[in-house]
Amino acid sequence: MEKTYDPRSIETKWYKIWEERGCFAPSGKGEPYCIMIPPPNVTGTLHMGHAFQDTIMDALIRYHRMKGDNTLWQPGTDHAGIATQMVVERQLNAEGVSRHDLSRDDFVRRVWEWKEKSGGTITNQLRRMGASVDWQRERFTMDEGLSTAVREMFVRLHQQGLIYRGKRLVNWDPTLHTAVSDLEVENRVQAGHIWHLRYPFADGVGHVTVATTRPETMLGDTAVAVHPDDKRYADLIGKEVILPLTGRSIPVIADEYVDPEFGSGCVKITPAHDFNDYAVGQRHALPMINIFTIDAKINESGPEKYRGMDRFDARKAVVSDLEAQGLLEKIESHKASIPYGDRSGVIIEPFLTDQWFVRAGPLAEPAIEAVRAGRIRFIPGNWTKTYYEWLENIQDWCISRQIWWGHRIPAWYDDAGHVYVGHSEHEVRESHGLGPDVPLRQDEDVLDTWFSSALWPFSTLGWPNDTDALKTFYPTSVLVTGFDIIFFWVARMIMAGLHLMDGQVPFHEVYIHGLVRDQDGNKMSKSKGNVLDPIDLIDGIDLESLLQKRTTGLMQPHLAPSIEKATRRQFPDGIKAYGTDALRFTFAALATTGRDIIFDMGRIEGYRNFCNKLWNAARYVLMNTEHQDTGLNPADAVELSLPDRWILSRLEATTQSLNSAIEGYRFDQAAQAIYEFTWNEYCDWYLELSKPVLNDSRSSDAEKRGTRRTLVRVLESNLRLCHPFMPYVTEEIWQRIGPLAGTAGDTIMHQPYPQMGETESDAIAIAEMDWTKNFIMGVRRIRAEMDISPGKQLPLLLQGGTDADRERLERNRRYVEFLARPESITWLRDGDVAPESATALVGDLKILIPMAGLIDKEAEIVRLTKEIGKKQTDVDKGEGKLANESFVAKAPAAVVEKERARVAELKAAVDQLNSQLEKIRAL
RNA sequence: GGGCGAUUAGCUCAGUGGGAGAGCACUGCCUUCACACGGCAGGGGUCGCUGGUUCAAAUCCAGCAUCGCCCACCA
Repeated sequence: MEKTYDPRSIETKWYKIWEERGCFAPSGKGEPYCIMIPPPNVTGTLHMGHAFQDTIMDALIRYHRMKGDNTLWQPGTDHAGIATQMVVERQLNAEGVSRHDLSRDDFVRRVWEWKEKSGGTITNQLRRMGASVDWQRERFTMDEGLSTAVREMFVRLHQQGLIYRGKRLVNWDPTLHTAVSDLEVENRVQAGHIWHLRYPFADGVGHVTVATTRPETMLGDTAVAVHPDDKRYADLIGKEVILPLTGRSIPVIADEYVDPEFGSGCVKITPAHDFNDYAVGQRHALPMINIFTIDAKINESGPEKYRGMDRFDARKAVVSDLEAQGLLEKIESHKASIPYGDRSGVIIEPFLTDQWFVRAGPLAEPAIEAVRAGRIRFIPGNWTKTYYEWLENIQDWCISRQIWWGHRIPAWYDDAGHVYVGHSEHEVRESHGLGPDVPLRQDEDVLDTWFSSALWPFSTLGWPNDTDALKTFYPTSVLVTGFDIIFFWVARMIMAGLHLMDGQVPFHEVYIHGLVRDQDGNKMSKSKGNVLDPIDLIDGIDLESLLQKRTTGLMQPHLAPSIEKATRRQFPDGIKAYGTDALRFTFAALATTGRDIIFDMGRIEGYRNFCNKLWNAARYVLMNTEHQDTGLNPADAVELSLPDRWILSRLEATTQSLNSAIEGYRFDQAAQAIYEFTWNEYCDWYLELSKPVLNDSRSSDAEKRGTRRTLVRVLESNLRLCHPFMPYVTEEIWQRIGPLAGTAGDTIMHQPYPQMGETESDAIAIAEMDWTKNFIMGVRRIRAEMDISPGKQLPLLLQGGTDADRERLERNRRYVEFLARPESITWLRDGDVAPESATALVGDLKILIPMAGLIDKEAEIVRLTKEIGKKQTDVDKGEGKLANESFVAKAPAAVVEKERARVAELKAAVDQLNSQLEKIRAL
């Protein structure tokens, strides 16, 4: 093995082997365990959120696979309608063409081409992450099977009256020229204005003043509303006002929607351009005048002067014209929330159009019930509140989109405007008796991307066919996803799953993880120039390439210099190659329940070092065990040393921690348990303690065999424990170590995950090992604090202590001699006078190191005083507690007893140290 | 307006009723035959604030402050 761990050389090698050998496919045996990957955009690239999510899923998948479950991780990608269409349109624009210059078919063909070309990027990046998905089963939301599922769902829901078509006010994107759902609208609070406008009465006397944030929409007003109980305006109700600039006469109506306290208490009503006004308009049967084109320019319903004007130009024109006529009373500053399209970034316009909708209410009820009844569990649990709140107030879902890339709506129209819904035109003609002479045209619209995503847990398994996969893996085990798509996706999968799969939930658990943020807690985004590419953390990247990546293709190119500056400051030497395992381990360690994670470069560096530590531990083990007797022959006697028994006990405890941490989705705790065991116990103590056994010619063969066997066995088990988090380095090492432990196989992936009870927990060994460690640490502390070089051999004098201490020392003398490096160890007898010494305590046992020529008197006084001070503080606290009668009377006996014992022990130590201090002072 | 969450060492975070913890960073010593991506030792925190419950509060309750996120039609 190389001296330094080099991830690059092992990662691609192993992934290829695993994939080629079909290691990722379900075994067909055991309990089914299934995770559906949240399908990334097929044309997308891997970002930190994916990498985080994939790490968690892969850890769960590998853990369950090793546990012997019939494990499926279902991969696939999403066609991501609007997002993908936008990308291709941008490419066309760069060529100077618009999609409207192409036919629809040509455009869609072009998108498919782009999909074929770029579709491998994200799946290959997924491979770099080590994701053990079953590629044989890979699906795409627009492939044939899934499209069939989409049509099936549409037809069924339509038959059941749960999908309908109608003219409604929807969120309209004026640049994309499509409706979007409520969820795709992002409200941003912005500073703006309120304009107070005067509408003159038709009878020629006076005016009412209305307040609005959208003066241009006044061209489509069809009423003015006041509150029915507002005494100020009671006599106005029923009167007519003249709508300025248009000359139209519109009524003053009464509606409870109006808040008399706000503004003037009079509201202009524009039913075709405001959601509230729409509702008022419906209640009062007001005309709905649409004044916008699909580009949000004034259409022919507006006065001639404004036609063709963009909505913002129209606003200026309307305001200045009203002002000229003395109809602008005042302008106030105002903060309002403005709706933006989450994809296009432009202001969304409420717009009256024909659209398809899903009646969400009836689907929401069972979805709420399933979570309430505990059939689906959210982790962490507080997300249920968010989930309930949304579903309890759910609005009908607008599912039609006026774009070209997506599942075409399976509805056909005849010339008379009748609509027929079916799986195909053929089926529609047959079932409705429409001959070939009847012209039918299919609805031009496509479905919201999330419509097909909602079916993902069962469409990927073959639904609507009753496949074996569907029977085996549905309901799936757990969904791993971010909170940002609980509404978009999670809730809709639950609704669709319960409805179409006979009331069966799509997954039993939902693990919600946080967002990955940059080192300052900011969201990573291209425009902020703070994006980290997981692949760059794996492979490393030089500064120039990183700058290039971060500053090209910016929406706002003027930000480039500041991005460059910040990048140069943070990564003066670019980014080092940390490898997949280190990246994955970092994500696991940061995956605490339900909060965002701040990605810290220090962490990944630390965990890369951890990989190196594991690597070098393996090197040491191999050097001492390869081609040697590791106790595989059961006929040979094997004797386990104290450190052997101790590390096996610690392994057992670690195994227990890991199993329960993973079962409880506490990947941070799992990572910590692995780290501590490997580094602080196995490497820092056990490997060191194996040296005196293996290198001592006095050790028996049985002892050496026992130690070699324990070295390889514990490492081998530890590799299996670590494998779900660090698949590559563990596989690479395991291939060498496995045979020495007698557990060879094709791959560590298919080895059993260590289970509790496989090794014995030996409390006596743990206690004795603690004693030994304390002894060694006591000597080390004196050395370090007295500036005695670690190599310098010291005479040790032992005083006090029990027979047990004597026995322990004799049993473990070789460890003490190896790690504490004494020149000699001498027990003082009662009455012996100790020379001036520095002191360490191991319980009642006093370790003395004579100061002659080595230790400065003043330094030892300082050291002892500090030590006593610390302990005395604890004694005082504890004695205070015990002096409190209420404590002694009311606290559980065990707690009181523990406190007594602790104080007694501390006190004894303080006394010992004090007498030592006195002795030294007296010198 | 409603909901959720955060506030613990310089930084990133664990800890949810009984002795304040980890990693990184920092200090000192050490080129010891697995590893300097290392070893040994060490320094560092009135656990946001105020009250309450309790024998006992970082931990439970109430209030406050600051920061974040989500939802909501007040023109």
